[in-house]
Order: sequence, then structure tokens, then C-alpha cells
Amino acid sequence: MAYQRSEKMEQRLAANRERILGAARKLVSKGGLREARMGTVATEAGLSTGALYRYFPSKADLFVDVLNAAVDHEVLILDRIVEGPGSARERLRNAVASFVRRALRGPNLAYAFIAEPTEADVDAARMLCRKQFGEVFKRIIRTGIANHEFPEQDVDASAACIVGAFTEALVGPIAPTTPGTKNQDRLIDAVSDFCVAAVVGADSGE
Amino acid sequence: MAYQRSEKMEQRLAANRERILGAARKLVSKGGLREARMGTVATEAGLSTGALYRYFPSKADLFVDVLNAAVDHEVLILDRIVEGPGSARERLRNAVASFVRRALRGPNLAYAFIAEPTEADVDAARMLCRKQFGEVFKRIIRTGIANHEFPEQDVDASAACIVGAFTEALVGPIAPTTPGTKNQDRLIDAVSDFCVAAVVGADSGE
DNA sequence: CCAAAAAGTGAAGAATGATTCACTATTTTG
DNA sequence: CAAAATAGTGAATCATTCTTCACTTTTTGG
Repeated sequence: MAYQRSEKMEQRLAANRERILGAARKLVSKGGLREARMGTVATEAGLSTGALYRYFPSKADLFVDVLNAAVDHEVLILDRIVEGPGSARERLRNAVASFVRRALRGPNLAYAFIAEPTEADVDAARMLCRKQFGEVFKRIIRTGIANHEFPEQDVDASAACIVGAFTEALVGPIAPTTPGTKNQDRLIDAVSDFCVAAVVGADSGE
Repeated sequence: MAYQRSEKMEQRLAANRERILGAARKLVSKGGLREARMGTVATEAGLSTGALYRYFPSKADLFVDVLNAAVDHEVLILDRIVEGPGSARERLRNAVASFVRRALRGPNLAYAFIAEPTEADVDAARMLCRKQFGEVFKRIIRTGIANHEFPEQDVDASAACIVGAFTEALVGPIAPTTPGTKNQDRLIDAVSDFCVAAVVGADSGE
């Protein structure tokens, strides 16, 4: 007859799952996806490799979960800015600045995922995530156009460009040393200015 | 006594080398780096796997060569535009448009490399290539600033943003179907406008 | 034409890592 | 507590590819 998990057991299993996700997240935020091995995740989580497969059907599934959790979190923050008060221009600027600041700050790993592909499966998820970010920016741009704060423009293209711009600007500064806060602030400003200027001034007039 | 390669032999070897590079290029421009196996390259080139290693010490070396050749070619074109006539603004616009147009057109694969990492070794080279593109754009931006066509700005950041922007804008449209020329033209304009506006308007003034 | 040298072959070897599975340990149920 | 069910273990297996190497073929020099 059906075996009923006790409350305590239920919690322990949930805790394990979290521990696995946490371990994976931690490893990624250090060595990137490339160095995140199942074995290492298991050790880090205090379990055996085999146990991992009781919680996630495959490596790809595990990392897609990690990725989505991280990105959802990030998107939530952006959403809050985008839906908040201020001119479209201000909100756009804040959204970009916020993302860049958070990415530079560290063990936040949305960027790690954004910058570095691996298996095809995980990579597909990564693409979707970039798209999710793009959606947020599309919303702001649309608002701004409706407002006449921004000129008419190809919203999809602009949003993609924004995501690409801040991503690329981050790739270099992120990996090796965490540069001093001074430089970070300057980078944040530069990238935000770039994106705002692009969107504000992006009419086709030559 | 030293064995002296005949002229004909010399040529055949060189031809083989080219055939290998060509096969690798071809495979990458189709399936991306991820699907480019040494065995497949060999077959495509009409040689055995073993023979490849007579021409290139490792897979990474081979693909780094392919990558560099493609990028050098692309950079040359950009350079010509950047060093050519016209206002800095025009040249910037043309450079971006040219890259995007060429990438959309096809079996040109600079973009494939730009968008998709693999082994650490090749990936390092890929980073360098992005940097090379960045350098070209830095030059234009500097010129424009000197001219007072563009406001003062963080040249490194702007260049990185430009490379990121057009890359990202390409990623989606490139992989699956080659969209109609109409849409392509629109995309080219949108991306170019975006970058020009960003650089022209990127002063810190709020 | 005959060795010596170099080029080419492709199956075996090596490396890496995910996934499985026979087995042990722990929980639950009666 | 004993039996049944589930959880956990980790070494073995599987899968994928690059790389090597013993051997064959072709080229060169005399």
C-alpha cells in the first residue's frame, strides 16, 4: 500500500533539492557552466552522484532549473523598475543600470548564464532567457513610443540591441578581477547612457 | 640526405591544407562549432582523420585558424570603411550596416564564431576576435570625438556595446530561416540607427 | 628500379563525464 | 519488529570525440 512520506521526510527531501540547486548555482557562479560537473555538484551538496538523478532527470534539467530561477529573479527586479514610476527614459536607464550593477556585484550569476553556453539543451534555455530580458525592454520602449518620449523604431531590434550591448560590455569586466567600484560606476553610467541615447535618438533621420 | 619536396608536391600539400580549412569552414557555417567533428572535417576534405594532424596539431589549432581567417577578412572590410571617406557618423553607420548585411547574407561565418563558444581554447580566440571588432569601432568613435561629431564618452564601453548590440540582434535572425530581404533591410537599418544614435547621443547629460 | 623519407590511413587508445544499477541504508506500515 | 517501499551510494558502464600509432602508399634521390 502506498507509502506516505512523513512531514519531516518531505522537508528533508525538499532541503536536499535546494541544496543541490544551491550547489549548482554556487559552482556556476565560480567556474561557469563549463566547470560544473555532476560529481562536483553532488559533493558540494553532500550527496552521491546517483542521488542527483533522483531529483533531476538529467544534468541539463538541473541546470535549466538553476538558470530559470536566477533569471526569474532578475526579470522580477527589472519588471519592478519598468512598471514603476518615472519617465520611460528614466525607467529604461534604471533598468539597464540595475542589471549591470547587479551583474558586476557578483555572485549573482544571471550573467554567467547569459554569457556562456554549453550543451544544446541548456543553451536553448539560455536563449529563451535572453529573450525574456528582451521582453522587459520591449515593454519600456513601447511605453516610451506611446508617450512620444521615444521616436518610432523597430522595438524587437532595439530590445535585442540593448540586451546585447550590456551583455557584451559585461563580459570582459566580469571574468577576471573585480575592478574597483570607481570603474564599475563609470561602466554602469557608460552602458546606461549608451542604451538610453540609442533608444531616444533612434529615429531613421540621417 | 634531405628529402626535397617537389613543386608539385608542395602544391598538393598546400591544397590539402586549404581543403581542410575549407571543409572546417563549411561545416561550421552549417552546424556551428558544436557539430564540427574532426572526423567529419576529414571526410569532407577527402582525407583521413590522421592526416589532419599532419597539418594542424590539434582541433583547437585548426579552428582557431579558421576563425582568425574569417575574422581577419571581416575586419579588413570594416577597416576599409572606417579609414575611408565620409563623416565619422556615416562611417560608423556603414561599418555596422556592412557587418550586419554580410552576416545575414550567408555562408560567411564570422558571426557563427562570434555567437557560439566551444572548447576553452577556441573560445579564448573568439573573445580576441570580438575584441578586434571592438578595436575597429573604437577607432571610429575616437575620430568622431576628435571631430566633435560625437560627445566625449567611454570609448571602450561604447565599442563593446556596439559589438554586443549587432551581435545579439543577429543571433535570432541568423539561425533558423533566412528571412526575406525586406525584413533584412529593415533589420540592418534598425541596428545601424541604434548604434549611431547611441554614439552620437551618448553624453552623460540627463 | 631500389631504398629512404614522407604522407596518408583508420582502427585502437585515451580522456572526459554523464548516467545507470546492484546493493546498502533508512523510512514507513501493519 | 518484520516486511515493503523508498532513498542513497559510488563504482561500473556508456557515449562521445579527440588523438595516436603501427602499418600502407606515395614520393624522392641515386
